[in-house]
Amino acid sequence: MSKNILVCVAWPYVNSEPHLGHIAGMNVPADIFARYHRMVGNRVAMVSGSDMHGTPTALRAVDEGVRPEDIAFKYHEIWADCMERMGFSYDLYTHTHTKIHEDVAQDVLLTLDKHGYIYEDTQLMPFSESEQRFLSDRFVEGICPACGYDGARGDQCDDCGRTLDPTDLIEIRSIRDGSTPVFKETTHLMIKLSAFQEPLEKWVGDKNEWRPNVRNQTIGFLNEGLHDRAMTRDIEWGVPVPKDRFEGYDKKRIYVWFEAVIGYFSATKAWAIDSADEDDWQEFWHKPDAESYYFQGKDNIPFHTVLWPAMLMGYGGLNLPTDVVANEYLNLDGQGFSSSRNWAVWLPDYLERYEVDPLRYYLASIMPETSDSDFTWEGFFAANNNVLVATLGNFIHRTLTITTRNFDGKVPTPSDLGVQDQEVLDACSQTLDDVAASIETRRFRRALYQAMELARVGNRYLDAEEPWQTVKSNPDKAATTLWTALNVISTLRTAFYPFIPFSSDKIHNLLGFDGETASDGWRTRAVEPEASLPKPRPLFRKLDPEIVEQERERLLAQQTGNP
RNA sequence: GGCGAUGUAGCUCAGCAGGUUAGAGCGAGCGCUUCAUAAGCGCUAGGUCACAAGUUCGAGUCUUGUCAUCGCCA
Repeated sequence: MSKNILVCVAWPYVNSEPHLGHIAGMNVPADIFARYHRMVGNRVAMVSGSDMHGTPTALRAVDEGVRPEDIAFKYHEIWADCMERMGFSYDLYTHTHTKIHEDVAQDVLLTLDKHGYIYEDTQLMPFSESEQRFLSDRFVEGICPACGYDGARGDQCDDCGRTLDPTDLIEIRSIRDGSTPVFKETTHLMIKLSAFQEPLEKWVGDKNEWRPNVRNQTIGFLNEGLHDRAMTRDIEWGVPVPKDRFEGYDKKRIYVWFEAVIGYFSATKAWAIDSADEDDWQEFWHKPDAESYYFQGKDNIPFHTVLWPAMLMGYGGLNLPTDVVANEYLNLDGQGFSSSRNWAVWLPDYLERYEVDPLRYYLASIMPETSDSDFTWEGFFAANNNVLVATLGNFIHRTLTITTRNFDGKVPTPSDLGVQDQEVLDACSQTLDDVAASIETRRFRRALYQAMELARVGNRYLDAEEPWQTVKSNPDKAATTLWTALNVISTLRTAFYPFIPFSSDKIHNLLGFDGETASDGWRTRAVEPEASLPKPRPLFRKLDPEIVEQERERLLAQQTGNP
């Protein structure tokens, strides 16, 4: 029976190009998950896009003296392009500066208000007299009261890591013109999160399949007690507060923490409008048995396990997350990725010089599922040459080469299967079952390993059966062996499709299949005796060992500031 | 400061309802093979399972404490 599965990927804020740290824990697993489910025959809507209104974007615009939208659109285009080139199979990759997102976000706010979850409150905020505007947390800096660091921001001190309030800062000043702000009262809309304490506790209570850190962190967050939270702020870049209902909010906007998550919902609606049936989004948001999965970084857990569910509960009638799949971080050569220090492998740069699938493979193999992991060029090189080429590519290539040379470029006709042949075919179906179970339970590294294990089984099988010998002494046996091995290749094509789809499509062609990998379903498509096979070509290219040193030097050269 | 996750062979990770000599892949050494992008297959070496105390006939596996790394919160 076909299920409806919503695949939600975190919305990156667009103040830089994407780098490998951005995609390793979110886009990569989400795409594996989505491709698998489509192949099984489930209906999938995979959505995300750029968070255009994030503070870092506004800050970068200040730095460069341009409008926030200039920055946002510039980097959105780059992100969207990279997502496509990486083969991330979004049904819609949009952004939050659209009419429909604004409409949906305002509708969510108005509906929460109608249901009694919104009220006004005043707070003291720094106000710039020179600019006649309030300055939000990140637009002020000063001396940290805890460590004395001069340059602490209004929300946090970068030096000691302490979370701050603008009122804590000593010698507070505007980062825009250095002037000293005064503190003035400002009115904001608050959301009554406290009202959702019990419903959330109840809801989280039986989420035993969530990863331990997601579940425990959520419970811990709830145990501290939910506090009402401001969901507007004094800034002019963002989604406006509905004028008809709230007065005096011309210079305020809906806070991004509240608005960006609504993107999951608005993007599904936008996707439905562009498709055949504009009400199709309801299949994913209203149907009680529809499932939704949110792929996140570990810094985002409470937003998706507490705040967003609270908003959904308050709105009413919408499905809550089935699971929030939060990954840890990817580091680069032992240090965290850093845009500001330019310590990063940037995706556009990578794509200019290397192919997609080796990266998808390597990132999946080191996916930070349980702890932070480390991208190294050495590891990338080894994964490509020692595993993709040597184990997977080689198995396929050696099988196809012996076959086409000895059987007139056609799939040989098997005779009776022996025990070994049958064992290998059994391993094929077992592999598909195992990989499926691992992906469904969101254990992607394990799934990838299980798929690769079948290539090892194939290599051992060939070594044991020696078809290059039996083809001379016992052609029928060789035919049976090779027919079996070709079916292993067909299985590999399927099992690897969620991870390295471009390569699976190549395998599909190498087997002379018509149609497409994706539409063949999650099964071993049997090879047809006597069907003709194209001339074999290696699936993956070996990399030159020198790239390890070259890339290392490249990284050091591009780096700014000290590590 | 509080909370959470993580800490197992050179590297990436399994293992944990507590139970024989702690496993896999990659890397290393040795051997076999030659169909294959000098790829494959087999064997071997390598670990006081972060540290300390405790529970138990028996603990990577449970308890407590300590340390380290990352994240969240104050």
